[in-house]
Amino acid sequence: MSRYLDARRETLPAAVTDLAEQLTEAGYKVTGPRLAVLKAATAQPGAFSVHELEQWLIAQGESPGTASIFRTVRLLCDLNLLQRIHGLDECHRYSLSKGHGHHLVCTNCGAMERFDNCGVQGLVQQLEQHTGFRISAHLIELFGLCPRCRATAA
Amino acid sequence: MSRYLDARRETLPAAVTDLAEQLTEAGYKVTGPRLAVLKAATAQPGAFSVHELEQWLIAQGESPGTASIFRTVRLLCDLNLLQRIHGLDECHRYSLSKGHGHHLVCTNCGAMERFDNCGVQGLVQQLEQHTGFRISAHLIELFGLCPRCRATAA
DNA sequence: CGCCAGATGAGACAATGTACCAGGTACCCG
DNA sequence: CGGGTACCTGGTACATTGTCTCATCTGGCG
Repeated sequence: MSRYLDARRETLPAAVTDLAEQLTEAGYKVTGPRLAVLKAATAQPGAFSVHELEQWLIAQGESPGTASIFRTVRLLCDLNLLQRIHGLDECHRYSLSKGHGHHLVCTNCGAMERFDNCGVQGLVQQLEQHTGFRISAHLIELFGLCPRCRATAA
Repeated sequence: MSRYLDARRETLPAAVTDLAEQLTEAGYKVTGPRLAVLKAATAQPGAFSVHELEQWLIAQGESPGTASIFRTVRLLCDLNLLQRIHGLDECHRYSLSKGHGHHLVCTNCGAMERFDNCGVQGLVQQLEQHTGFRISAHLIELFGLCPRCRATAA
């Protein structure tokens, strides 16, 4: 438990206090800058870049330094509270994560769908037999047009 | 055809002249710096970063500027003669490409296997139905230990 | 409440890549 | 085969995305 967190629990969205508690459980302190980053992350509509996070925080008038934002984002990634998303051109956006998951990203507007069952097990087994590799991780992202962008494009 | 290329065709590996001809066909000039980058790329054992390319060229005593190397690499990517490979941490390595392909990369030594049949069609269809997205591209990379690294690790 | 390990933040630095522009050169064409 | 020109070059400055250092501060614990 964190006294700092308890003192402002009432003023924070549940999503933020939830994440903050996981920080405490992992042995990290709950601090102003970290709460600010959590607030910013939960406030983003979809996946976000660190730059977007910083702009949002500046707009709120409570941006900690760039270094602190990057540090916090990295920490959250290490704890699997954030997930890195890779793009075809633009690498490294981030999204709040709930375990293993992949993303289907609209190349036009950035809308994002998560999917968990990536159906890659068959491929993995087949390749392990074929190549002798022991496969331990995979990176799968899909890209296309979301229904709305398809409609406006037509 | 390129006079410049023809003049030094004898002194170049076939892989380089082959790529250079594809530059010509696409309407680009064959120049010294571009040939140097092609030589460097074909000389790499596996996937490479732009930095590694530049180090190799410097070691050969014929490095064009960093800007030219990046420009050439980007051009080759645009022409699908090079393929960008995405990693979990380190993004953006490059490899000579032959069409659509994915990679199985050793997280320990960087060894790489290409595979073409990624068996993702079923997943794509299923997700298109489910989400209404029109899926046009995908990013799939697998990571693990190659046979040699598994042996030395054991 | 006071101590202190851990967190902060300003700024330097690093890696990767793009923009600009004066000067150079491969290629087309006659 | 040589000239004109569109394209290419390379050096430098700059942009983006991070990381590192270090003096200072603060949340958590006793």
